[in-house]
Amino acid sequence: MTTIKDVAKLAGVSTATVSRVMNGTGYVNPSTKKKVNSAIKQLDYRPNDVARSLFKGKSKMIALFVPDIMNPFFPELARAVEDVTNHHGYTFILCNTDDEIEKEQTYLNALQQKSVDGIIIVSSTITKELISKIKIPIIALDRIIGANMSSVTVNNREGAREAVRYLKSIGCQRIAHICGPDHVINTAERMKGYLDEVKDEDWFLSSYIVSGEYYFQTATQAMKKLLTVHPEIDGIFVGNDLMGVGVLKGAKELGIRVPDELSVIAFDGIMLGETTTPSLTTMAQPIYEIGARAAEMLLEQINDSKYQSKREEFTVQLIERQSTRKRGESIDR
Amino acid sequence: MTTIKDVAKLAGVSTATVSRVMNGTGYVNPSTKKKVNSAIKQLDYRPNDVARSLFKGKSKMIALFVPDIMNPFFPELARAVEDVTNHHGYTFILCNTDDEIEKEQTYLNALQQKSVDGIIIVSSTITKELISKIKIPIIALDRIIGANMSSVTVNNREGAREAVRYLKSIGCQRIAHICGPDHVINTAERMKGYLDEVKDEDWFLSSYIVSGEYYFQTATQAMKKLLTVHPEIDGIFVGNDLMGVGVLKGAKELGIRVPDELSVIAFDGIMLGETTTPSLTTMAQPIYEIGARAAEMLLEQINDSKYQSKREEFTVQLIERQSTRKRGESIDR
DNA sequence: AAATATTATGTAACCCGTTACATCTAAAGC
DNA sequence: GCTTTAGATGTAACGGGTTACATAATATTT
Repeated sequence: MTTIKDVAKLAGVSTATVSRVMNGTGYVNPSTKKKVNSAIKQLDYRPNDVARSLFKGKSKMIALFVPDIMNPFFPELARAVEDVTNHHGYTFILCNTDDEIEKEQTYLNALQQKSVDGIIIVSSTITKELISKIKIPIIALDRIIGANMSSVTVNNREGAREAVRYLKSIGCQRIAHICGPDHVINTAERMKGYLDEVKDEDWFLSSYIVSGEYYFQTATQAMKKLLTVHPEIDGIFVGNDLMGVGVLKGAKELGIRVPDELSVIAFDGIMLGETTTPSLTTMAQPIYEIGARAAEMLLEQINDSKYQSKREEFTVQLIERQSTRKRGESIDR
Repeated sequence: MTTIKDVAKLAGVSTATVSRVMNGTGYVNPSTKKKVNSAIKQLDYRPNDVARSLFKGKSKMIALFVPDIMNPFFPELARAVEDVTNHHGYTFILCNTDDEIEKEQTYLNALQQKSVDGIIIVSSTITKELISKIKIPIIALDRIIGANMSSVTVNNREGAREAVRYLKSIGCQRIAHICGPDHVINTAERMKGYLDEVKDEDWFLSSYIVSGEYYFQTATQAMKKLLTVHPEIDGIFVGNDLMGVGVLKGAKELGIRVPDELSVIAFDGIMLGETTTPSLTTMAQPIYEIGARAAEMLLEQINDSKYQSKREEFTVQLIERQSTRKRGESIDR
């Protein structure tokens, strides 16, 4: 490995001068600069980032915590974060936490020891206490963690309300909800939105809410059980798209026609929902945008010493596809 | 940040002794060890990995290059690599290359400057020349790059043959192929396998091969055009699952019943293929396993100075789902 | 008891950049 | 012509670990 010393020797200057040329700092005579640059080129010299990091205490690396990259919601988020940070010269570290606090703890320690410059966290388990010990800039993504920590989220509750109102608007009379697992904060928010719209309906039953645990298969099972017990259900608001396609599968297996007999609307707007037939109507999050925005906020926080934490909330948007009846179409039973 | 000096001072020893205790190297008196460990605990000291890396020239980080993590084939691969390497104390860096050689070049430089210990590469564009300049251990995954570079792949050609033979065995008379983009090596291999089985059939036409570019929508379009021109086609071998579900979508849109009128088999075995109705019959790669194996091989190569490069090929496995007729069932037209 | 081996610990160089500080030259100001 | 200032460059400390080498204290061998 060629070092700055080799360059200095070849150019006939000190390492300090080479460093100045590379970083564009301090005074350097144009002719000297030329000599140094040609030496750099000649040796194909590239500075050792580790040495730099050691001195600066910064590594030009950022990390993203996700529960599991195999969950189809996260790749797009990861891509967005990587794009933005890579564009600014940062290296992107991915950590699958499985929402286990021990893993999160371990990752936090490791990253801190590596002088990682910032972390974006999607987590339902991590606590403010765990994070408060860390001096690294952190942004909460998709879920709010602490009171004074920056976050980028979507209006889950209002989005859920909108979804349910949409089902009503196309004529659904009995609307059920397949929710996510308890420990995920979104689950509660989306359920609240659902309840906002249905709790005062005379037909509403608490047994209209069942959990699909954010899994495809679990959602299929839950849906089948639900529709067997409550065949009167003609609309389902599903907590996320992955479960949404699970519900579509369940409907097929039960011989229930979607959207003629049952309308299904989900939440997230991942690509998966476009691949099924019928395709899945959904409340789409601007996934790439929120990931990119979180990355930008993190970079701001890294570079601005007087950065003030902030919360940004994006809005979800209805995408009408084929799993819901069209407004005004007659009900076909 | 507490440093090794703080620990040394508190324990009343030199930094060398602290280092010995931490690393379990050299001689240390048990009572001294106890003092040092208690000082470490008392100060909640964690060594600075950057300083370590600088001295050792190793960073305990590995990287994975994928074209695009949003392609549903890669998250599982990434997860496997992260699991294995994380288990061995490595930090996982993810790089989306978009199969652009400039990006790959940039990443390679950046990673080298960061003393990354090893790289796993999925790429159709990268060249041996580009890599040969790098002294970092590298494993090619899913695709072979250079002659003397370790790789983990699957038997694409034989798997493709098997897929086509399966279509024949269930009674398909006219079998088409929707292939991937030219520049991807797998495309050629899988096409060869297809040709091995059909090129001598009297019904075979070169127009039975069309490209879906590994995109969902492109595959849908390609399939619709194909079946419009060649309505006699009753079986399609599709280059990957993502395009496979695109084909299923296209069939629905054309009103072609799958599997009654058309049998579809794809390649990959990603979860997406389970979510559709009908679910997708496929030649499944052991995705997690090949990712994990590549990671293990990389670690071997990192730790074993006399490591010999090797190639390992996994076999794909037929998963019969609903998009193909069952053997022996009558053809229903 | 002397010679040798083993255990224990410290000193300082090293990894490779960055930058504060010192030094020196040449141009500008008076 | 002398002082001041800007421009140019070098020296060396620093960041925080690791380890070769030196030294010292015990333990073992003969």
